[in-house]
Amino acid sequence: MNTEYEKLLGQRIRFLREARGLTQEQLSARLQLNNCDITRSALAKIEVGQRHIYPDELFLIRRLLDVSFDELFPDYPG
Amino acid sequence: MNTEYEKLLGQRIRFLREARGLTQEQLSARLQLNNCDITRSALAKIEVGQRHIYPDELFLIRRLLDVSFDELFPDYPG
DNA sequence: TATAATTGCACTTATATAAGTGCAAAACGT
DNA sequence: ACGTTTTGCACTTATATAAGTGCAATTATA
Repeated sequence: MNTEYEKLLGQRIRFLREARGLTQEQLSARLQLNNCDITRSALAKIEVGQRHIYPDELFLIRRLLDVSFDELFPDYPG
Repeated sequence: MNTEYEKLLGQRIRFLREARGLTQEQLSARLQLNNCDITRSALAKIEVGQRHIYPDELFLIRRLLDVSFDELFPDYPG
């Protein structure tokens, strides 16, 4: 079961992706070029918080979107 | 299946935990006080890379261990 | 060295999960 | 308004996963 926090993360990813003018298809393609098998379907789910995202994936996305930790990660609640 | 990167992450977690003189039991107890159900068993597995760690968990651990992103997260390879 | 504390691991089982697919809906551009 | 692109979602199924348990092994402490 997915958490609120991951939904927030998904929203940030989407926001940053769109800010760069990338479609889900395009970003997922770039991920796959980096040996990360996030398909368009998977990315869609991640963005709406319906699929877990793993550390590798998260940090690769951070790199591809070229953002700092602080920009990508909402503060952990509490 | 678990990745090399998550093994690295586990090692960092262990290192930082021990540096603070905490046992797996103690750290897992603190996690649970923060509504994170990582048992001793789960933490043991995370540290040796036999269980996935999710963003919530990762960032909570970061907070409990009181470290920066850079201290906790090895650079994503590549 | 004896005792206690801590951690690793193998095993099992119920459950969660990811992935794919196809289509509907929404957004976009002309 | 129309066609096109993009995204959401429901559904299915095979697979991965987490959790627990108990004990062995390792490490610490007296």
